[in-house]
Amino acid sequence: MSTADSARPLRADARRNHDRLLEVADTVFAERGVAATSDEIARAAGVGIGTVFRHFPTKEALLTAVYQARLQRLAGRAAELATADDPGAAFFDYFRAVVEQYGQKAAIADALVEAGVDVRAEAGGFRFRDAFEVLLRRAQEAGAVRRDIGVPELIALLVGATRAVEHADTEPVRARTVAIVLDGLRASASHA
Amino acid sequence: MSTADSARPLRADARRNHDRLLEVADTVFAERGVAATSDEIARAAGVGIGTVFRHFPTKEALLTAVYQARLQRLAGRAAELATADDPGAAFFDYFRAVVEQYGQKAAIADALVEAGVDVRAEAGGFRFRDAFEVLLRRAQEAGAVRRDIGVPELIALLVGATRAVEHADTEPVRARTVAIVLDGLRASASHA
Amino acid sequence: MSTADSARPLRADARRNHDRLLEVADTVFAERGVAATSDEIARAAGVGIGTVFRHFPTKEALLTAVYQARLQRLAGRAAELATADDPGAAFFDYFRAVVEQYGQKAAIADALVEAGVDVRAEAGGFRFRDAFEVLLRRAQEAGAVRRDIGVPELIALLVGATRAVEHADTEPVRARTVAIVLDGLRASASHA
Amino acid sequence: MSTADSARPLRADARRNHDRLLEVADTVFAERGVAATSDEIARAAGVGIGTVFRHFPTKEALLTAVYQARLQRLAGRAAELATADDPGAAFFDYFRAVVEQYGQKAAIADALVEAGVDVRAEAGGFRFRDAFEVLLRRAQEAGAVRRDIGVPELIALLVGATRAVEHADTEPVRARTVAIVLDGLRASASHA
DNA sequence: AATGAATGAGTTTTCATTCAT
DNA sequence: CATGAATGAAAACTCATTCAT
Repeated sequence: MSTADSARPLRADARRNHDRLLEVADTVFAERGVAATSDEIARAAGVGIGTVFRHFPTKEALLTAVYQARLQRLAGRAAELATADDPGAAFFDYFRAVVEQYGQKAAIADALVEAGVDVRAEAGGFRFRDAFEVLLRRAQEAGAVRRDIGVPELIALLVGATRAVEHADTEPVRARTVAIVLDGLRASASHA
Repeated sequence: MSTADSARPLRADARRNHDRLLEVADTVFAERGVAATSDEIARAAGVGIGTVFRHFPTKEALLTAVYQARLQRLAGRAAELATADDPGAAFFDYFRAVVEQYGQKAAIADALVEAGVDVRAEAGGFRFRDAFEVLLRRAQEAGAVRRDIGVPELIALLVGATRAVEHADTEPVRARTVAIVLDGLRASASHA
Repeated sequence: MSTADSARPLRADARRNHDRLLEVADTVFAERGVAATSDEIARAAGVGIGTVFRHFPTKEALLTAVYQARLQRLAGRAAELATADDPGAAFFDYFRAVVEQYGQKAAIADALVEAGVDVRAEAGGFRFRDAFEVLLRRAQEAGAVRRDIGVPELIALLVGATRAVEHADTEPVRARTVAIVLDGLRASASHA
Repeated sequence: MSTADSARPLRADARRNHDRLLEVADTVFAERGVAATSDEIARAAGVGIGTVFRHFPTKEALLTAVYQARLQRLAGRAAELATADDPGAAFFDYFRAVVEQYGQKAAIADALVEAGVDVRAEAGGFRFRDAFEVLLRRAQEAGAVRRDIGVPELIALLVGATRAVEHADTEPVRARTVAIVLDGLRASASHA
């Protein structure tokens, strides 16, 4: 059930620390921005700073790990929806859910981009990408989503929508903003 | 004709440096991210570090100035399009132009948000917002853009689209991504 | 037996560094003035600059700590003399000893005053003040010191005498200067 | 009537600026401490920073000039009292007046000492020293002041008393503090 | 002569990373 | 393995001094 899939057999307490750090870092980065110091995270997790660096050799590694864990969680949810009865609804619900979950939080992806990490190439990402692709293809086949786009456009839009929602300050505005993007994704006469 | 309209009567050389710094900072922030150091900017502008701080007392001040200059340029362009013959085309062209101009560059707005500055309230912002509103209203009256949205949604989408485009790595993907957002904005049967 | 009595349970090496820094800073400030840089102190103590700031989060904090340590040492000496057989001699010896110890060194107190710290209110100061008061009261009761003064006047005179001695450049001048102040403090017909 | 006695024939406006700067600097140093920036002084004097440096080639030169002007003013007052009827009263009044005038202000002398300037050797100082010596000798001859001291002790005490008064926070304490020093200076049985 | 813009060395402070305990 | 102290390379910012206007 742990995030790591490296084949290293960790001591129970070490693995517990690893997972705990990931969780805490996710929260701290979300709440205080990616500029949060490693010390802050260590303190929040109740461990020494040395422990943080033992598990994640650089701050960037921690950031990447947090991001991958997020993607993995998203992938899990996508997998659940992959066999839904209404592929169109499944797709749109999923898009909306992702945006809602991350729309208010700090943009981890940005930090990684800034840091020069190509998020799209990250290992954990493939699973996410694959799961998302299934949803997309099924929705397209069902005629719910326009056929002229693929996963790359979708990812870009997801990131963009998340960003857009961050910049909207009232709930109705947020709702309408997402609605526009979703409408743009729907199949219509002009690009069925 | 210079960017700054603050009422400071500067010496010719000072104003030249001021404007030059703004330009250079815009480029450097765009190319190397907002984490670029003030030293870097000073060097790029060919002035001493002290000069940077004489003109912009903090780094945040410099960032804000750059951002406002951008907004002002955008507002200027919007004003030009305000009387175009085809309001719908004017609106969509403008949206696309803005995204294209900033789509590849670093997100200055993000940095300001992180730093706690409310970008939306910045002086320069109003002009931009007003100019943009004219374009929107005319396009809506011409039946080219859906009527259930206002400037807030538009700004959010603009930020989001800029972001999305940054995450798309090939030109066709970028084009399709923006097209989706624009399609979402069009007036259609469901939300005329 | 260390100078610090704050209740922080430090690691042995940390406490050693803390104490060492305090000692070194005392010397450096005394020798090169309070304008000595933190770097200088770090170098003199053989530690990295970061270590200085880990122990004393600002330069002012370091200055305050040094000053308090001095007061504490003075308070300790006063306590020793509090039960001396000859209260008058104890008082005058003490005054002289303090002036001699600090008369040639840089004025830490001044720096703090400049920096806006109210030295008189510092925790360490009370102990010093209390200890000094005992010496004074006993000397007054023994008829050795005039009765129309209290600790406030005494502190002021101590600071002043220290300062005066700094401005006297030969030993005989220094001795006579202090003697005058002490004579002024003695009980005499006019203000017994 | 101007402070400068260098034989340079200055243009009227230049001399005016010179004198004005001296006055303003005296006030600013007194009010904001010797750490006041040269810019601050220029602004307070209503001149450009360049003008400050034209008249006083370094900040230290300005500080020295301010200090000398002060000494000169003190010397002038001493000269006036040199022929007073009651030499004892003249001496004590003078001492008290000096302390009262400078007792609350920032310690210019300290700054100079810190900066490595030997205040006692300054040109302007001699006049002050001489004038003060006359007062002292006359008071000693009149039997009002103890005979075992000279000008060096007096200067030291003056500096010290000034300092002491700065550290006393209520008027009565200040008065008593000075009284003690003056009492120490009086002729008495033990050191007539 | 006066002005004030430019300079850049110097200072404080932060924080990712290392390493002794 | 965990800990947290030490490290030191940045980075932002200040200010005495110089020099073009």
